[in-house]
Amino acid sequence: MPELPEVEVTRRQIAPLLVGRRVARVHTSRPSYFFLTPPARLRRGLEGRELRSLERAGKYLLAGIDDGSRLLLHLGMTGQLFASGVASVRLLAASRRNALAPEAQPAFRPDRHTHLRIEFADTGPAVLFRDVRKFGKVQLLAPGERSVRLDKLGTDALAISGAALFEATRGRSAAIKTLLLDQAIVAGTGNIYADEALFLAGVRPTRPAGRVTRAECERIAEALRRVMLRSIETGGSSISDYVAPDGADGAYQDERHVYARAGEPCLACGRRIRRAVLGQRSTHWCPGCQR
DNA sequence: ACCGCACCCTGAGCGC
DNA sequence: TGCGCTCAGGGTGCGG
Repeated sequence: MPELPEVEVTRRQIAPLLVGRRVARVHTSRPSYFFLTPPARLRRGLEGRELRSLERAGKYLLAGIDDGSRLLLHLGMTGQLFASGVASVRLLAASRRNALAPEAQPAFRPDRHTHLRIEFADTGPAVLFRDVRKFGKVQLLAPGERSVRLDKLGTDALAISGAALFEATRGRSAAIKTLLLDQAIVAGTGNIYADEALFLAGVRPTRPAGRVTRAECERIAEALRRVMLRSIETGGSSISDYVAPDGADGAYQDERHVYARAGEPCLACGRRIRRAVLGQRSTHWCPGCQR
């Protein structure tokens, strides 16, 4: 679900709810591969500690803790990180949503998909992590402990240069889109923004990466930065699950050119947007605008 | 090293 | 109503 823009919007909103606050109690769901650190150890490591910072690396969030340890979070496909007391229909199952009056926004109550709840020593709101599919991750890194996941990340998508992208794609036969999704090359890119950036750059996602020119790599790098900065401005994309920590929807889905628009006319040339599956991921492009 | 694919999990929405 | 199918902003790990 969340790509760089959604993770960055989440970071900006959730940081004031974490930084400078002391953890009183941590509640978790049952052990599962969602917890890279077992829940019991996670609770012991967090309770009584003060959170000092919150940074983003690719699609990861990393909270600094006063004893030098760090809390690593990943939202996976359906992860939602938000403050207790917020209201959003996106936090409810569709069956419950549909039973509500259109404008009803009941305050969230922890459910079976709420895997982490952090309560603080002050009277302010708790922070909750909900994740239906459990592709998200929580890990407590001991002081000085390295994370193989973070170590593997390539250049952040907001900072990638055309030259670096050109270099990384030489000799590669895989589709250019597949390489944009490789977090070791461009950290933070996901399915929506890869498709959108390739549309803006005029490059077909299926093109073998090694045959993308230097000028096109420049355009792709610029387009990635542009779509992601614009999405951050609009609060991210809320297509099915994504909700900001304050319960608000993003609006970038209204500015999509190709993603999830298969069969609809291209906004630039009118040709029908095409869809194919590439590396198990749904891929969208305009046959007129992208070569 | 690289590439494509199976898999992890839960739910929504569709056709029948 | 229910069944079976496909699809979904994620990443890892395997065999070829």
